[in-house]
Amino acid sequence: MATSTGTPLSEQSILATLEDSGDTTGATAVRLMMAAADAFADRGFHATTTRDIASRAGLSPAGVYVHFTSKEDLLFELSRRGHQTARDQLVAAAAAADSPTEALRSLIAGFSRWHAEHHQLGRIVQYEFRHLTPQHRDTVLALRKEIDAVVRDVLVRGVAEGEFEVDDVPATALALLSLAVDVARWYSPEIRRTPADIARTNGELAVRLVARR
Amino acid sequence: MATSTGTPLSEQSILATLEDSGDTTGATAVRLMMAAADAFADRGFHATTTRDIASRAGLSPAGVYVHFTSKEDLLFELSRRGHQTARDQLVAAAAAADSPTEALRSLIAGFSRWHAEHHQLGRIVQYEFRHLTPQHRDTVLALRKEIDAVVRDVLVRGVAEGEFEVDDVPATALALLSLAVDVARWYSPEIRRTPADIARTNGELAVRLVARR
DNA sequence: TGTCGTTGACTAAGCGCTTGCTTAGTCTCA
DNA sequence: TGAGACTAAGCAAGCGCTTAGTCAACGACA
Repeated sequence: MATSTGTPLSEQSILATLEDSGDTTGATAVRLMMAAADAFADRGFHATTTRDIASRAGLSPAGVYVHFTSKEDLLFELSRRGHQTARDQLVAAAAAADSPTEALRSLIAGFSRWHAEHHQLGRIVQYEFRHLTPQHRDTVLALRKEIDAVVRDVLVRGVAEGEFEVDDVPATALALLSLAVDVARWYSPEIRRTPADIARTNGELAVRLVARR
Repeated sequence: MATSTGTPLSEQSILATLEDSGDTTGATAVRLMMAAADAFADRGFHATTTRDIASRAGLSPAGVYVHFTSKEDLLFELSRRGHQTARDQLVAAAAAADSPTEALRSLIAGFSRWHAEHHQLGRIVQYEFRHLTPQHRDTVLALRKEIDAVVRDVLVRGVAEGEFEVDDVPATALALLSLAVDVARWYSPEIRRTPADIARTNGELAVRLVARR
């Protein structure tokens, strides 16, 4: 995760996320997505101008439209790829654990860590959602439901195997996701706690929230 | 809380919040704030036009500037009053309880309920914060620190009196606030759970998170 | 090998429209 | 008579996006 080049960590991780989305995407398109992610996270979708995105990517204003059909199309690509990598990571964490308790700990730790390391993308994904077109919203909503289902599944398994004590599974799943998602709202690279710290404490808190006593 | 008039509940509660902020504010200014709250919550600060706010309040575009110096000034008034009523409610809840456990339960339940009932104002307060001027941001940040302090105090008292078991007080306070604040993100009046349901389950989860076992 | 024709990435210029806010003036009521 | 609430009209600036055209890269073919 450390880097010996001059590239900032935030760019590194966004780059990795955007490149490893299972799409073949040109280098300029990736540069545009990184520029847009920076700008959207910083100022919000509507406060960001296409001229700003273009100049951050070293292009003229019209250059954006060679690679994306609209500003909203850029937002959608960021949202889709962000959700996909977050989901993939959750599924992998759930599959690797050998007990519901360990699965939940690893799930919430990983999701919290993702929202710290990718807090820019996380904010875009959560707060700019409403600016997507209805069709694009539907696509993203489907990905969100998959994420929800992973957490619920672990809770149901934990209850069945006697490890968890849960009154209301959907409500508890939502609370657990709140814990992790909200990290993107308050995290900043300047704070005392590292993404790894946050992952550890949130994973522990998650287990406390449902463990039989 | 129930109403026999045609006024929707959301307007009622926003109205009450905006009117009871300890300021003397004219009826037209309150109408403008309600219109702005609706619009900002719905589309975001930058996607909302002053013409939209004015027409929702039944005024011409220029009518806004009789009562507020700018669009940002309207956002600031909403943020300030929103934070103030949220803080006042927290302080009252903490003072009324007679044990740290009950204080925490009532704190998180009340804060969760507030973020459900005032989810519009809650979203504005959380997601439009960055669009405030630096000075206005400072004013609001001071209010946030007060809110943080109330939660930390209860945790410290609970640990001292042997009721709570907490590794990291600031981190746990943040997690507890995440639980409540994030309600504004996902709550909608159409969902199954009522604000009272959410308050009850979140209060219970909060206690679980810190209770000695 | 040389030179076409094509394609894709990109830019300079700018169009039509909307934005936040101002100005000059009207109306109401104490 | 004068102060405050409000409007009609509009200004300067900035917006998303398009148009028309440049330029380098490249395969096809005489």
